[in-house]
Amino acid sequence: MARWQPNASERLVLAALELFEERGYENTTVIEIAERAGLTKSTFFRHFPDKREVLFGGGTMTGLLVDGLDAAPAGASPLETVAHALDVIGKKAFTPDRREFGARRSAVIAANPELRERDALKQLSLTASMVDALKRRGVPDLTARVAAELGALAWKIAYERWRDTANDDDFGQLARRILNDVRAASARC
Amino acid sequence: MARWQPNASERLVLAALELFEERGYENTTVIEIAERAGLTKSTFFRHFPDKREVLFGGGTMTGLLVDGLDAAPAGASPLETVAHALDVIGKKAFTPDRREFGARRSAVIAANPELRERDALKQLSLTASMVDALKRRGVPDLTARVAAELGALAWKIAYERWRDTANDDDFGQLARRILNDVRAASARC
DNA sequence: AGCGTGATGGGACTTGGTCTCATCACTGTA
DNA sequence: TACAGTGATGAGACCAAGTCCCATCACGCT
Repeated sequence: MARWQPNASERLVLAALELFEERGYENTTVIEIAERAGLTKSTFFRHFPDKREVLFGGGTMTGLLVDGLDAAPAGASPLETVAHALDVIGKKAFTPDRREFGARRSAVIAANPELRERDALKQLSLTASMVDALKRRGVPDLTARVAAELGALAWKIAYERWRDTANDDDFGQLARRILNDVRAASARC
Repeated sequence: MARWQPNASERLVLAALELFEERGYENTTVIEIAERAGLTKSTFFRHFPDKREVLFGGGTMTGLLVDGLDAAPAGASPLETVAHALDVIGKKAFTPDRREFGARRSAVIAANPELRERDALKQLSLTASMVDALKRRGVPDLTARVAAELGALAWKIAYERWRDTANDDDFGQLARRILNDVRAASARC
């Protein structure tokens, strides 16, 4: 019998998600999560810096976003650049097999203030990364900030819709449509 | 000798701000904050739900914002409505005598991840309040969300500038100018 | 078989945060 | 002046998050 089962992180994530669904985030201790995953508290904190982060791990999102922005065609407008990045992210991170997990995760986050707070921080830091990447492409500061905010909004809406609908809509196309709507709406402000 | 000095909350806020400046947020315990304010840990948590909140108290901001939005002239466009609200907030919350405190507070927040996280949550919930208030005025959903994001961005930029400049610029006028810039920038996206 | 590496277990420790009960200051009333 | 009620505070037990250090075990390599 192997002492080290594989995929310790994934097991911790799944155990945490289940327990949060069953009794709620604040009625679940880190020790309980670890035990359900066949591990201990020490090991939990070796995989995640804190209890909240178990639902926000990976952190690869920022990398994908920045890659997508950097890889956009040179002549693209700021919002076209963002759309390109959302396309890349959609293909690599929002695959259909992750839809159910995303929905369950979102429900748990929505139900708890601490998790919503962490979510807010992630959103903000993603927006900040977008601003930096756009500025690196030569987009002036204020334009970059506006484009990043609009892009982040489109992302958020697209994610909500992708997560809540059963059909296999491609996230990239969804985001593109919504980004167009957002652009149109910004003209009516 | 009175046992109850007045302004317990204010004393706690000031003590916390000083200690965070001196040794940093994470090297300061709640007990130390309370002691400097001549109080105890129990009393601290009676005034603030947690350690972070000592720098985010009041919470009157949301109320002022919503009031300002509701009080805007009926025919105003979404962004004009937001500008009106920023005017109201500027007059009531961003008075010159609060500038120094705001600057010190911002520096402390910027230096600590936990505080930045709380700040992110506050920003997000303010934006959500704006969306609700705009929708209550009849603004369609997507337009409201876009206007709120642009307004929040203008607010953030205006606040940074108001806080960092010594001259007594009126916050409302500052925000109005920046909101115009933001609107112009959104057309260039 | 022996060795080094890396992931894990275990437990002590600090601190944030909750809860309960006692205590004190202030107010009004007789 | 005496007394009771109210509200803010103090004191301390208690739990869970998070840190730290050290021992232990599995695995690959020689």
